[in-house]
Amino acid sequence: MTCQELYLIDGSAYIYRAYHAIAPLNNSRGMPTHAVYGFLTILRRILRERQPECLAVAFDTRGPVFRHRLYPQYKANRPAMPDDLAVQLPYVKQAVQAYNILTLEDGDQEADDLIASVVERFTGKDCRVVIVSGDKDLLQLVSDQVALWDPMSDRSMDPRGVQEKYGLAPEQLLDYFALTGDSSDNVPGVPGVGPKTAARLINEYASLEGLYGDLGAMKASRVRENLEKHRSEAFLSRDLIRLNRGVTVPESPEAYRRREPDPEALRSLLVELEFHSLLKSEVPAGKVETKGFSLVPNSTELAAAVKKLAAGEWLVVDTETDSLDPLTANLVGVSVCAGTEAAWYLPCGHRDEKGALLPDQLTVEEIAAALRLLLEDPERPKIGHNLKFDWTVLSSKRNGGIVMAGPLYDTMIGAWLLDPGRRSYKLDDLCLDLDLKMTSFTEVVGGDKRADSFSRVSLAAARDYSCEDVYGSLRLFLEQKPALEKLGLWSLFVDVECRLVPVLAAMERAGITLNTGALALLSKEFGDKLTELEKEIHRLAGREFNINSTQQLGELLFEELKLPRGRKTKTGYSTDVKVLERLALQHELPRLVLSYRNLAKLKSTYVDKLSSLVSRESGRVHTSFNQCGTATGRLSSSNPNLQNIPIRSEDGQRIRSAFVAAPGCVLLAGDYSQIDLRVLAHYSGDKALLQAFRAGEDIHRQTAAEIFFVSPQLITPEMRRVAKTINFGIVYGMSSFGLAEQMNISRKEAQTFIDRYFAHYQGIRAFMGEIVAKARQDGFVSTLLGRRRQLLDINHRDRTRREFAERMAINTPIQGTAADIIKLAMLQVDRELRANRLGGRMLLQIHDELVLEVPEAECRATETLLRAAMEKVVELAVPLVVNLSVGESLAKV
DNA sequence: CTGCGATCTTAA
DNA sequence: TCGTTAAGATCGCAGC
Repeated sequence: MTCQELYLIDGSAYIYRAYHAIAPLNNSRGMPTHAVYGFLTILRRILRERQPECLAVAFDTRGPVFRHRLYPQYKANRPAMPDDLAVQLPYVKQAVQAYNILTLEDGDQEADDLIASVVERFTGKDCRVVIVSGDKDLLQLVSDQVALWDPMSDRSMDPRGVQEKYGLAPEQLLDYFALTGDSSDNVPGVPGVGPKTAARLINEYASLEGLYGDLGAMKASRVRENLEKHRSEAFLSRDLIRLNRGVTVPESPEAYRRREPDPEALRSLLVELEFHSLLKSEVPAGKVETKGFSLVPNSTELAAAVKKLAAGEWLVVDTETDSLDPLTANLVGVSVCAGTEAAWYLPCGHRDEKGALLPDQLTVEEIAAALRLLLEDPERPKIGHNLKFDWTVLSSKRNGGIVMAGPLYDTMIGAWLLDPGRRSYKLDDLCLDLDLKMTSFTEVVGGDKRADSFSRVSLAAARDYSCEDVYGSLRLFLEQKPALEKLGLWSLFVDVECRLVPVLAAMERAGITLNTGALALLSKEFGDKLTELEKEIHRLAGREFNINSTQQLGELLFEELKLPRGRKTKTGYSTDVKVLERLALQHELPRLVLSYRNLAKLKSTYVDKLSSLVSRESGRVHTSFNQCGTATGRLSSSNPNLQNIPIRSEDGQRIRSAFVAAPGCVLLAGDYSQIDLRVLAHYSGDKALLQAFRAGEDIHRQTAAEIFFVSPQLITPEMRRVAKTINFGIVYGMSSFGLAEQMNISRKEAQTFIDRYFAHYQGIRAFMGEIVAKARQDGFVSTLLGRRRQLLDINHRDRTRREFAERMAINTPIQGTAADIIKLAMLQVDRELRANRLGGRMLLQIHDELVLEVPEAECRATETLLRAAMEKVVELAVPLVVNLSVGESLAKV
């Protein structure tokens, strides 16, 4: 057995480079991990790009080596290894072992010596060696069979490369470096002899011996003087730089041969380091064992399964449908389990290509009858992933009309509370962290892109796929429960977030009526105006171009029309509102572009999109409220987003007018007045802010009085506007730069306002300092109900990243607490509407506002209820104040 | 054709 | 470098 190509990796060098090249990163227990991450990135790259047949990684020893005995000052100029790097070393070595790669280490040698010794063993044996390093000391090993490759710069060195770079053969480099020395290793060399001189000397005299043998003949010069004076340093330097080729290293090529990684070792390491993406790509997760999964083809077996399920402590459920829209979806099957040993799939809607039902299935009625008692049992907890979907599907009359009750444990929400910054909360992705590889939906439907593709999946495949989901969800739950309890998140999870699931499901189902006739008129009107604007803009430009393209617009404005350019963006000129508004003062075209953009946005995003989303069945639009869409705890809304319907402009109001109450009803809106600032008052305990809210003052007017030094009666609308901007900016951690930018004032003026603001609200400044300090210590911030958000960058050495995390530390507790409060209010409103048998229902939540649709006759009663529920839901250091409004459309509320 | 980043705008 | 949290339209490029 031979080895044709051997890769020798200079491990220690790449640990250092990774440490310095990569931004600090910690796992959730605060252990620094970035050097390991960077090292693994490089290692994986070597494995992927070069696919080495044989390889080894060499590490330095941490103690002194033989060179220190030769020369105590060797590497004495090196600062000690930083602590946050030292703790990562064992993990790097563990990783190399997990990859089953040979590790070379020796208590008295450096990595370079080990590499040199392996090279010595294997050259002349028909083996090509590639040394993976960026260190020039290793160039002395380069030969016809030995190359040096640095994957970071992707540069290779062979003897020709050495010749080009140094003008010398690789064998001569040792003597060359003996003269130049190496400042990074504190190797002295000969003073006054730099690269140029050294190369000339070695070329002329071939070696140190040659040089010193002939020194007497050299004509007198500063160089000669130095050479004479530092003779011993020159030879010492050579001894220091010369790599030791005699270390004992494994001789058999077999020891170096690449083997498959050890998946268990790699997995536990990557889990500990929390390298989730690597975990996914490097460790083939185990397939879920499917032997406990059964199909339930008839009512006899259904009864048997239900009996077993009923004995369980909880019920895990997942529905399969023919649509992603739960409001219109038909049930295709249901999977259920009560433990990790067994799961059942209850098929009811699988069809062949012609649309005929397959045999050996249940009917929807049979499933509903069998599961109703379990699912509606208020004592039996239900576990599932994204239960809002299943809740909505099952509650449809067409699917049995089951109203799931009892404590809900939604593992999507659990995962979100544990890590609200995660990108994906998909079941498959979460399960990968548990080493569970799920069959993907695409796999199971075999590329069928039709919306109802699942109904054509075979029963056996559907069984495995669907049972996997309940199994995976249960496994997740079993992991999450202790974690949530440990972090004090359990009550928030069960009593708030999961209880909100049916409330949100009901809001989505309710939808809101749109006056489509009015929207059609608006569409026509906006369309006509856009056509006119487009013509006029092209006329002014002197040519046609795509107004929607910022790139083309930038070229026109700043290159052809030579208008003064403002900010730059990554890819060109900025053409945003601020820039165009400034240009509008001196040119007609940018002004028209602003109008064009405005109308185009309203037309495409709101008027046309909304009309297309009106349900045929209900005549209303049904948004989706995403419960896991934000890192702060807010909800988000999509398809359509009903949380950003225009409100400020007149055209925006016209769009709002199209959102109307059902016949016989009115829309009732309750919005929290200044909830963010009230939360800030509560947390900061700032005397002035507390006083202002307790006295029921207009906070922006009050603030204006303080920063302009005038009495509140004399505040002009303009002054109030300035104060309002500052009040909002404070909550976001805005700087003088940001304020100046926003308000078109100088930075100095902005700073004056901020200084006066903090002089008056001293408690706010103190609060901001404290919350950032606490975040630095804990690595996370939390809200009133204990919701947490990790801030990994809070101690980052890159200022931009650190300051961004600091602003999150200030904003998240405020925004998140406001979200906590309105969620509690929603639960309260929902409970009380039921308890009082009122016909009103919640339709929308817009962060600090709830919109209800209420029968006209119940308006007054519901107003009272809504105000009380929202204002009394928590007690803060300042009163919560709710403004109510009633109208037939969203424009009026 | 699809996916993705960048830019811009809407809301709280 | 400089203001938090979202969703969505559109452009334009990269990769299939």
